Amino acid sequence: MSSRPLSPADYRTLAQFRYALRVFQRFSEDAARSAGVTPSQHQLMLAIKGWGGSEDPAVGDLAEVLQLKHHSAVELVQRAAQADLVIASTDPDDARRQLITLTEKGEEILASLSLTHRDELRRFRSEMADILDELG
Amino acid sequence: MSSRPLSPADYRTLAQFRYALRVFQRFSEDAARSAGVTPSQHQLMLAIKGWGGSEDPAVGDLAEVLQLKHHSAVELVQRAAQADLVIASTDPDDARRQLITLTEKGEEILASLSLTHRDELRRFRSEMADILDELG
DNA sequence: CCGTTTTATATCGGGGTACGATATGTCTGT
DNA sequence: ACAGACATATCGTACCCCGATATAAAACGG
Repeated sequence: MSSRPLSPADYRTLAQFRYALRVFQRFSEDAARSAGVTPSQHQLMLAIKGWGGSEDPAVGDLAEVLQLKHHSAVELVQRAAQADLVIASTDPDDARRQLITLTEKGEEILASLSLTHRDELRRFRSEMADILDELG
Repeated sequence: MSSRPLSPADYRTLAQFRYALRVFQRFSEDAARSAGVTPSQHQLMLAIKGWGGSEDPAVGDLAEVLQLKHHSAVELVQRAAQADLVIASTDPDDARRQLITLTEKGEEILASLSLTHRDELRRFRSEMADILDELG
């Protein structure tokens, strides 16, 4: 098993992986801002649209998929609601929970962003595969 | 060519990709902080160690690989130097350039972090492959 | 059912990091 | 040797996340 010490090539591989990641994220952030939303708002909208459950996600659900603290998700949702990207409504089955939905505007912006991202991700995928092959 | 419109499954794939990414980054950030450095400092050290060139990278080189503005890289290097992780020295061939090297302390912390990251990256790699397969 | 505990959301103050605008010093070409 | 390009540095600002704390609703035990 290729385990213990790291060769210069290993460091190089790790560094190249991170570089590819940052270039992708930079692309994504620029795309979001060009579409008139912040990168965080874009991630929020995607998390809602890609939520697997049968009903809309609650704030706490979004905090988990976005890897945020609950109250950070609260702030993010509030800013997005103010920008008319999402709407919160109280869960009829549990008045503590706020269920979050995309507005029409949110849907449109996300659809446009997701199209370019799918293309970019295909490029990113093969690049990543080449780099990570080096890890053994 | 699977192109134009996005299916619900496409959104789900995009969302899962981002989720996997965030979990990895969260792991990495926690690891860095446990090692006593900030996530940014970790990335800086890796960028230096993984730098391909014949001599040490200059501040501007690091800005490029870290996808930062020049002056953001300056600040990052200064904080890292204050924490005794890196040392800057003027390029003998061009007095404008500051070449950045890891200190002994920086080397040790990076080596420890890189070991755990290599393992985690191997897990991450197969997870990513599964998710991105869905993109067609 | 009533009081206690747990869960979910919300508020406030603070900190880290990146950015825009700007300044200074160094090199390069003519 | 001087104009313009380049590399680094400084300063004030903004955004986003977090810790600590608060409020409200549900779940649970006796």
